[in-house]
Amino acid sequence: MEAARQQTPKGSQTAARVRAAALKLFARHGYAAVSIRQIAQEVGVQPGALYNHFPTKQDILKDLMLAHMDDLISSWDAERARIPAKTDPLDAFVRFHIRYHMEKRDEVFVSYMELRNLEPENYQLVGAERRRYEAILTEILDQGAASDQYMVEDAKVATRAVIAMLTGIPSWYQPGGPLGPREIEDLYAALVQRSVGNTTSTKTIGERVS
Amino acid sequence: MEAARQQTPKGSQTAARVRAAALKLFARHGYAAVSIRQIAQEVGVQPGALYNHFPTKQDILKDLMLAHMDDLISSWDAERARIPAKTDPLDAFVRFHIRYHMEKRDEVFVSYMELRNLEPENYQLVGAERRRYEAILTEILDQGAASDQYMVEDAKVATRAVIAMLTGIPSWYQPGGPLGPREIEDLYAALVQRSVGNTTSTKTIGERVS
DNA sequence: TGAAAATGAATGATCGTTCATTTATTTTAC
DNA sequence: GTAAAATAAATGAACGATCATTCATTTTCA
Repeated sequence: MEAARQQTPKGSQTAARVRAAALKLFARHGYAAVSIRQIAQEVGVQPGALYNHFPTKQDILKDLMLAHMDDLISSWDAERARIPAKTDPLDAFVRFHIRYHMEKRDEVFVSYMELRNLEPENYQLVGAERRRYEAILTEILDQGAASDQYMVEDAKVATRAVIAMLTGIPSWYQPGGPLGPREIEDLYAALVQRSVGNTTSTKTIGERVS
Repeated sequence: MEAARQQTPKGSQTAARVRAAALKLFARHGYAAVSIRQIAQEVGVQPGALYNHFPTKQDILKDLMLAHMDDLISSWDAERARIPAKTDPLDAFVRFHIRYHMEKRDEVFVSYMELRNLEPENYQLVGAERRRYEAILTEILDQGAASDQYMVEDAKVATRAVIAMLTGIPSWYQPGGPLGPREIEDLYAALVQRSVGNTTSTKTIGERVS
């Protein structure tokens, strides 16, 4: 099974390669601007062959978006199980979110740019997952507010504000730039902690040096 | 000008109606998913007629986006001329940005969703305007940091963070919701002020009541 | 009267999808 | 283990629909 892998593994894997090609093209040009023919060409196959793996173009988009949301949420579940008990949960969440969104640029980009190209039924499905993810942060903020650690007037509004702020990072970050991923993580983590007025922040940042 | 308005003002105004129709449709379905025929139908005219006013479909998009950026920047110029001298400039900017973006939903939405559908030349033009606008906030933050009013490690990063946070509002706000525009404005203004650690914030928000 | 605007029809290209057929691969039977 | 049967995947061509754009002609309006 492992020794003999032909130069062109005709057998299967095609569905996976379609997903990869579609993801790349959707991220670059947008769902509506990408044709089935372009995807097929990127895969190296005839257009009709795609229909052995996906019933419609819309299903490719749905698959990509649902897979991303599932992966995002289960990645957080795995991360949360790993973090020490005394860690500030907001800090952990923010850093996780940034790291994840910088790693999975294309998935993230497609998942929040192509919402309007989802048919109503699929829109519902993705929307539900999205709300599940946002609820994670809202709960963190609510608990922090309840224990007087954070100063949050409206946890739902703060959730959207923080997520919008963080999710915007990949739109301007580029690997060659002056700031590395870790520096960006630190800068945003500090911004968020201050925005919710964390009174027990471990790191005091930027003691003003005149 | 106000008394005689025919049922179908065939005369002119067509270019303006094309812009309005295209804006509405682009915002709803995306540039690539909207056809010239749909725009023409919305205007109530044959497809060919649009070409008396715009050379290509791309030019309609370019017009909309450049007009929006110009209007945004000149609206801020007008606003700035109006605000009292002792007003905190960051607070003024944030409130202006929120108000403007909630009013001009469609223009804003199109202008940051359709960037990738601009041909390179037009992308450059819009990108330049965008940087001009961001520079306004960066300068405010720089000056605040220089006078020790704000705590900002990196003004450019903070600019992007704040703008992403604010620009996300229209994507979840809907007029019938539990929060009015003014309340949202206040909540976000507070979030931003705390995020840059404003030490001289006029309003202290949400004294925790147990 | 003359210029601008709109029509209606047409252009060639490309769209998502289908389908009969061929080619690979896997399963079954001996 | 090998031949036959069943299944899966890919091809290549075609479907009707729709795309952005053009243009000769007619209508509208100053």
